Amino acid sequence: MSLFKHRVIEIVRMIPYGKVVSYGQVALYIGVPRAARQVGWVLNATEGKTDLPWWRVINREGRITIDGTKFNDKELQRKLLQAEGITVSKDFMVDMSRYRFVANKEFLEKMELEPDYLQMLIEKGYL
DNA sequence: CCAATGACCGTAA
DNA sequence: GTTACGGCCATTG
Repeated sequence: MSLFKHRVIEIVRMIPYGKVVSYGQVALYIGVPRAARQVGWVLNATEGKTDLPWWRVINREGRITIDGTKFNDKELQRKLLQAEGITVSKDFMVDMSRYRFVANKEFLEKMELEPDYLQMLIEKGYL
């Protein structure tokens, strides 16, 4: 397994119950700011594993964007989110201002990020 | 090695 | 609020 994949899984596993993050956010947290699509790729490859809370990752607008993969689909994702007490609208929207998880420095310790980079995250409101 | 793919994002108008 | 576009980069063929 690549380092990239390993880190994506590590971060996603740490998202708290009842909270969500965006694909881009995960990319930021693993230190590869523009790899949002690859984050989606990794999750796509999870293929129904339930030990990884893939359903807590949605897009920047707060929308569920998966489109009928083999094992997972929108309805399942909505169901899993609602089971955690998250409100999901009929058009698959989640209120990000209410449910978005924002990391702290301790959370990102394992990622070994540069101080400048951490400062950038703070300025952008992701830390 | 090169080209294509994609559960995305930031910016501009 | 909207749409459009270019960039992104791990992975696959």
